[in-house]
Amino acid sequence: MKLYEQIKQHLLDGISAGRWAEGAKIPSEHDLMATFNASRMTVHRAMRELSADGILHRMQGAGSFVRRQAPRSALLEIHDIAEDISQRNHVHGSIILHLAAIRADAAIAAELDLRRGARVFYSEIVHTEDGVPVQLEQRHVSPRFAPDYLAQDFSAQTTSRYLQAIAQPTEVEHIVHAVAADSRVQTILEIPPSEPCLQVLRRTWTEAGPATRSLLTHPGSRYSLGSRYAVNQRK
Amino acid sequence: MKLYEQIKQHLLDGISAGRWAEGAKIPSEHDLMATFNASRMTVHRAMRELSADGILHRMQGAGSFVRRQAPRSALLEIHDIAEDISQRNHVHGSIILHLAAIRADAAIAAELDLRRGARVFYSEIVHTEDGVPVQLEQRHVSPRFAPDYLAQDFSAQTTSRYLQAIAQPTEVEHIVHAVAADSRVQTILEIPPSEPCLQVLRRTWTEAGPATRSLLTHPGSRYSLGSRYAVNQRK
DNA sequence: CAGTGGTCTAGACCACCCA
DNA sequence: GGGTGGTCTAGACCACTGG
Repeated sequence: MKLYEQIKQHLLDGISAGRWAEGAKIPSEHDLMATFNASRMTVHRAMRELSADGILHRMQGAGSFVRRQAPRSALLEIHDIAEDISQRNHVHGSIILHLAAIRADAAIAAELDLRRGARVFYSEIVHTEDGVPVQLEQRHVSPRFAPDYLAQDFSAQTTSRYLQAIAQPTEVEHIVHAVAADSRVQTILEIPPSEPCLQVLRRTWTEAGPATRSLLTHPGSRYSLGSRYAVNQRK
Repeated sequence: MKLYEQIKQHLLDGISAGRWAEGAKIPSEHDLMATFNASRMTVHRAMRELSADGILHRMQGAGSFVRRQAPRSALLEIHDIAEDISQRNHVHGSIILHLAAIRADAAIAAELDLRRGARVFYSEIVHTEDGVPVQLEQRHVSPRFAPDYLAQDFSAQTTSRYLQAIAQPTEVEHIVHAVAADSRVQTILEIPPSEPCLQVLRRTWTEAGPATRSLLTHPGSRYSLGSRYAVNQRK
């Protein structure tokens, strides 16, 4: 087996055997060079890859530590489109079409566990990537969950980021559809009538009950969802 | 900016500017060493990271190429359709349109890590729910992974189930798109031209390398993907 | 200050692909 | 056989951390 893989495996084995607990400091590059009779570049590569995989946490001047693991088992992340876009080195923009309290209709009331006609916050925002619309975000938020929702400046901070900062949801649901856009959505997203859209319905709950219901509509030609995961990372 | 990041950015820029199309060969390590006045290790690191991110496809002895399609982040678990259907107490059926060895074209060869023109297994199956088409499954399978693929009876056992019985993949990738169906697919799925389709590209790997590449196309009106996830609290 | 990780160089040997 | 990538070495300089 390749030397850098042996080193990775040695560290992974040690972690799963409990020889190094979460947060513990693991041997330095210098130590591992001696243990494996390897050059520093080789040891460094092994540790850098483990760091990229989120297994280790490395700090210049301090050492390398076992990362306290977020549960990787279920492969579902809440993700903020602004971060996605800036990770691709593109420019994210928001156009706020709507931000107000409205009366819940029967469907929304049922989903958010409110009485029909109750106050519910509604926002409608178009997200652009390098100026091109990539997502229409239509979001209903329960006032119980985010009472100050209307007072936020969502051109400075995305709704996702704000809501996540309030409280982590305890439960998340995603449903993905392919749909045709109606004429209003076609106009907003600047797409022809023939273009299919990828629509994600995302609902979140906290312990206090339903929190948000978001309908995210994306032009099929400009957006896709993906996930990739390694089945047996840490074993 | 760090040198290896400059090199990565240079390649990413060139790809998004269309200077190197999908599948095109990009400069060799040797070329980039000269361009950036960098050592080979540094160039190599830049290209290795792009390869790990699925941007490049590298083949020893042949060169480095732009990978077709770039995965996005986040989301989603996907089940075997036959199980889904029978869990709903509906009747699952399969129509086998194709099951043969074909020659890999450049795109498939790159994805499955084969030489162009190499033998690769290809199957095309329509799945029906109570007689109505709900999925067109177009699957390429590496002979290295499943040498006896062609000898199976896939009307008795789904391809997914057979492949999973051989070996669990170590890595799985899903990419979800909304697309319009071409006329052949419209006919197969019995849908009108206006109906958008939900398309899932699923790729799997084992330790020995790429194993399968499946394109699953569903009528938007008859199929959606869903997932619900209870977030684990951090300990 | 000594220890540590981040980056980089200038070589090397090997396995592989393709003309 | 010439070009290409995969791995590895033995150095180097730097930035940062901690006692």
